[in-house]
Amino acid sequence: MSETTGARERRPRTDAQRNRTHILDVAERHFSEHGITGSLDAIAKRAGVGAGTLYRHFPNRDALLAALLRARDEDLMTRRDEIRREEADSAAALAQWLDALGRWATAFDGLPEPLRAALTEDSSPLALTCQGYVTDTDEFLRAAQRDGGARPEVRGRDLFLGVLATAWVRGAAMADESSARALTAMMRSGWAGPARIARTVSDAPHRPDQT
Amino acid sequence: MSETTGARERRPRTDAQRNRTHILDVAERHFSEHGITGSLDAIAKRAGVGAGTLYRHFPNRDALLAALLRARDEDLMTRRDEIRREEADSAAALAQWLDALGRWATAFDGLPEPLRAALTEDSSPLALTCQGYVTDTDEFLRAAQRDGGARPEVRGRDLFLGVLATAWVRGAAMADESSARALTAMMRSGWAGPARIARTVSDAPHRPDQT
Amino acid sequence: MSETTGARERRPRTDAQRNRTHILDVAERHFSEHGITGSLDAIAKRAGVGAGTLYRHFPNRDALLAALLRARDEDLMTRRDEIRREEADSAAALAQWLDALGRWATAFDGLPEPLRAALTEDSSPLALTCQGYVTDTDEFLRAAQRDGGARPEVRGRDLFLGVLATAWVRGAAMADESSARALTAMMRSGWAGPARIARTVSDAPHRPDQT
Amino acid sequence: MSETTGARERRPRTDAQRNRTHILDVAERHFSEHGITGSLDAIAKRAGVGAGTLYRHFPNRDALLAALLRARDEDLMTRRDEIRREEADSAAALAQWLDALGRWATAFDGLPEPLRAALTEDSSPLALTCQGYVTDTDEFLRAAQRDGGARPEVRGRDLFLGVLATAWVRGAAMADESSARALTAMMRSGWAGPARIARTVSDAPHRPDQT
DNA sequence: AATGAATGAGTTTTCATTCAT
DNA sequence: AATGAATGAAAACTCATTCAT
Repeated sequence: MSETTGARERRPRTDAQRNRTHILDVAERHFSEHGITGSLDAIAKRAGVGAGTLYRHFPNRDALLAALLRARDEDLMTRRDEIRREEADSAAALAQWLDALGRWATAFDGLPEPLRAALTEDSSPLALTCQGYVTDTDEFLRAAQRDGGARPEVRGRDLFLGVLATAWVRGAAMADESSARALTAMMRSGWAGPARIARTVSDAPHRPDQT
Repeated sequence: MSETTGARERRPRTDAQRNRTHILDVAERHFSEHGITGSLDAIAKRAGVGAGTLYRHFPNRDALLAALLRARDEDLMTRRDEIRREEADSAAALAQWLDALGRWATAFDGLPEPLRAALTEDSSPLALTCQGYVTDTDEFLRAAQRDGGARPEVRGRDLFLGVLATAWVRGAAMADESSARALTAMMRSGWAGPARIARTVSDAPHRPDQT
Repeated sequence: MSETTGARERRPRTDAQRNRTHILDVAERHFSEHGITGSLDAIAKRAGVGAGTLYRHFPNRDALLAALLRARDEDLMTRRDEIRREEADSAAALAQWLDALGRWATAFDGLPEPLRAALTEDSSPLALTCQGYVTDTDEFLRAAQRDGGARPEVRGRDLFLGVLATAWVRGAAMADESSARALTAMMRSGWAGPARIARTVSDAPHRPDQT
Repeated sequence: MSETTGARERRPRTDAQRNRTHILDVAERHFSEHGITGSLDAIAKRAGVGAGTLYRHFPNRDALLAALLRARDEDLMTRRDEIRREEADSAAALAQWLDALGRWATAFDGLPEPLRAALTEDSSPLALTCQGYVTDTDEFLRAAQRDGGARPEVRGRDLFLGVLATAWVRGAAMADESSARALTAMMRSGWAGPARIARTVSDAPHRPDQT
């Protein structure tokens, strides 16, 4: 991205840019229609470029995916700012943000998988994207916690993963929508409100409470 | 032709059974090491049998998977009965059952995926298995609901999917254990306690489009 | 699988015969529906017998085929005798016989192939069957030739192969029926009538390379 | 390889072309030796290229076959023009054309089968090839019909199928050459000569005289 | 006689990625 | 920069036939 200033010749840059954009357009359509596991070759062909060209721009599937998501980043950021501006209730704001994230993670069939992987692999081009949203989530979360609208033991990362998991349950073609909603509701009960007292299995008999 | 009962009637079967068992052993190991997407041919080779033999016993990956899970079924059933016997608190019993299910669904890397798919496909050999556990979950759930330990609007299927989703988050090698625990806890807050109409995002007045 | 009921011990011969007949029935149906290239295993399964049983009775596909055709042999022989009895005109008799043969060779999709192979291989169980019909054809042919109704240079084998070729053209599901009829008509012009004088390509003096 | 004519403008193409040609050479040899049902993988291996390379050039067996035949197309067209030029007798010309076609259809063992299939399937790469030759046959045929050297009821398609059928009879290694010749001769009697409504078996209630 | 398990080579096809031009 | 050819390992599944029981 950073401009290498120079600009000695004129078209190479323009041409490449045009190609890049076109590939992204085609990939967006292709992934939307066939899920993210479709063949990259098919995308190159559909875009009318050689496979090499595609790989020059996006060295692997995750890179392509990351670029596509980056294109949606703007929307998500707009939405984030909108929520911040318009939602005074910090807990409601967090809920709305998670909702927006959920829609983002459902953009393509199969998307949650590489996103989750990116969260732990960290070498993926998707990792950065995810980290950014985890941070955003953390911000919303902290605000809600400050206001007593979210439990203190919850972490942004957990919520982000929860959103991914819900998107994963929805699966292809929004199957199991009702279960996804139920999960969302359950999760909300889990982070909303003051510190819980519920005894979890792993804590066994009487958990110490972390007021 | 069956009953010659009496004497040593089943030699051919013994051989096949031995093979079957051996294949299962090998598959168990292979799936544990390489995840469930590993090549079936590789398993056959590793088991020292022809590919045809494997396919005779297990016509496809799901069938093999189902057989492997069936081997664990006994454990799970034992655990279920144990919980029933020993845990008087129905909500705690449900929690423990979900915990056991969670461990079951984490047996192999990638397992949650076909399990979720089976839940909606219904033609898979895994479908039956899943349905059984959904039913078990429903039983635990109903008991808890009767006792006021679980909210009435929750369904067994939702909990089962929640467990799968949590197992999915854990991913390979228990990668995100802490987040998985957090999710489990959140989910518990969601189903535990008396009825309460959780305010979901969609109730928020200003966001019309996400019913 | 059907009823193997009865007392198991005493009827080796009867039992085997029953099996054989049943396999033939099933094979007939199977070949009729799926063509002769279908898997023999499938037939065994459909007949409810082990693959070994099928192979004991019919060591290979051609043997099974030959047995099936033998079952139809009776019909064909009846037809032959009928023609002999009822058709005074020897040329017309030959035509009718070829017609009957044509229907016989169209019994199963793909049948002409092994029949032709059998004609040259001679080790096939089908060879005998074919030879028999070639002989029959020869008889009809000689009669016609004696009466001047068929050209002297034609051989029964040629006519038999011509019938097979026509059946082959018809192919699956009687496709290209009109062409098959056209071929039959052309062939008839070829054998009917007195010795021809037509100069054939191969007689042509100027074309040296196509002997 | 060979002609580096003019400026060496097409390197990438040259490479591919070389490969393509080489694959065709090998396929030609392989099909000649093992019939057209031989394994494509084996051809790739024998050509020293990856299976993918073969499939890039020829997506399926029919495409490969079509390419091989196209290589022979030139010869056939040359022969066609030669016949047109040199054979004044239109019926003899047709006969010679059918003869040439017959040799073309005998190029590989098993070739007639896909050719016949292509005639009715029409989606195969072979279909075009066949259609072209049917058209050519029609032209020769019409000329002969105009001159009274061929019967008016015959169609080019029938003759083409007749040629295929004859090639089919010949089978592997020109097995039944004499019968194939006999068939050819019979067919010729069928199309040659002036119009005559051939009486087919089914029409013949009691055939009059053959004196 | 019957069974049906085992064999294992064999076929088609796909794809991510590299690399020569 | 772009191209698109080449790679070649995989993967899934089939089937005729044999053979131990």
